[in-house]
Amino acid sequence: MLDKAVVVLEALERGPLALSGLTTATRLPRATAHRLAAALEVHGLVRRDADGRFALGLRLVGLGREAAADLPVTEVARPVLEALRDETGESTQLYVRDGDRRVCLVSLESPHGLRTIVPVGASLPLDAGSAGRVLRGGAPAGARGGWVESVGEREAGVASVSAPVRDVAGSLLAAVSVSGPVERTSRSPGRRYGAAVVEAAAAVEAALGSAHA
Amino acid sequence: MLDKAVVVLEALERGPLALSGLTTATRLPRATAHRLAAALEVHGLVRRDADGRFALGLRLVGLGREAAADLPVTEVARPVLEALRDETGESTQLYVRDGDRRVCLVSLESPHGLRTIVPVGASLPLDAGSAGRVLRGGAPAGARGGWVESVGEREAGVASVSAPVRDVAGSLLAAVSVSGPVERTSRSPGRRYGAAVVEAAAAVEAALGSAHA
DNA sequence: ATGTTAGTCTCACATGATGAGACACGGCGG
DNA sequence: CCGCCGTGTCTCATCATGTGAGACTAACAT
Repeated sequence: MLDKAVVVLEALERGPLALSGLTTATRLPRATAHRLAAALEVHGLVRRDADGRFALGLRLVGLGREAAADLPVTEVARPVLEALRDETGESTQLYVRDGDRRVCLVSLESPHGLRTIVPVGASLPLDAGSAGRVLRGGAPAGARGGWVESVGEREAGVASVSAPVRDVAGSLLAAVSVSGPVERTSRSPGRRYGAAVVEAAAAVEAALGSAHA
Repeated sequence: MLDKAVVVLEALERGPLALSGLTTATRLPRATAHRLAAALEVHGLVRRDADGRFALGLRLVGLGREAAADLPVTEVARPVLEALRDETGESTQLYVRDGDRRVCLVSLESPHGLRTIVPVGASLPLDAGSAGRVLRGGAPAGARGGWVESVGEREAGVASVSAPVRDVAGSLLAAVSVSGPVERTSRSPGRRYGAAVVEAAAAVEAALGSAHA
């Protein structure tokens, strides 16, 4: 049943659906889809919107918040990424590794009209993008000033620079990223933002270190 | 099974747990708790942290984000609440009604050392607090300049002012709130912040109206 | 060595998930 | 008006699978 409940949640993740849409999206029989949605509704994981459609329940907001909050780096990194966004004028993100994916835990957007947008909670591959490479452990401590850059790897026209955040024992915790359109970042974003990103990662590390004191 | 899976998620919402802790928190037999956590782990709703404990899975971050995003008022209200926080110097929140509760969808904190903190996703009663009263429909359009205040109702020492956000058809969508310690807000917070809160609610409404155009 | 605790797996049995189909309702077309 | 179709909700016989006691493994303490 849990498997099917998750299928329902994933269908609703794309947007609210009436029962017939849910039936189509999940490939479940109407009665099964209805019953699962109703069962999820009892628990607040699904709700009925004003049009009577099924939608993801607001209980998930709190659960998602607590999931992110279990990683102390999330809140510690937020003000640092805000400053980095303001300093660079580009969008900034914090990623952590989740199995063979990376998940975005903090995402702050550039004020420019043209900007990169990564939703909080987005799950992205590790094999593309600078943050993916960082989180795979591909950032040798000394090489290239401690940052990794990518241009058009995960998405055409998007460049990024990332640096690792490590804990006091040296374990890789997260990646701090700046990303933006190639038009502004240039094809060598590392030259432009690398030092700032590394500095931000160090600030996160420092804040984490003091949070443990 | 779904009921029990939710019990597991709720147990982990309080923080990561080893299996024995999960067994205690859920009152489920060890094997059942283990199997449920493992099943949830397959779906990313639970993860194993660095210490091998079960924790809420990062998949929930994205689900929570999408749940909130299904309500357009959430993103529309964010910049307005940022400005309101900066203008008042107090914490600001956006609440929506969820059944017989209210859920906080946006929560921005005052820069003061002493501030109110409401977690995003927090589910609170409707029968206490200014936002609760607003969302119960207890804010007559003309009365008291369109705002509702409360002092120490939900939490001792905390005062708040809230105003309703309505859609173009006049239906109640959300409540905008300013809250802070009585020491700063005074026992008549409405006198101090009411106009700003109502103005913010109107700005949200205007932004919603233009988002539909 | 023995006992305890933590995590994981097995399996007989009971429970409840399942889905085809029934039912109710509303809207539309002939 | 009636019939049809689509939507949402409920029923119930069937059987798939969830359940938990207990077994097994590993690590740690005495």
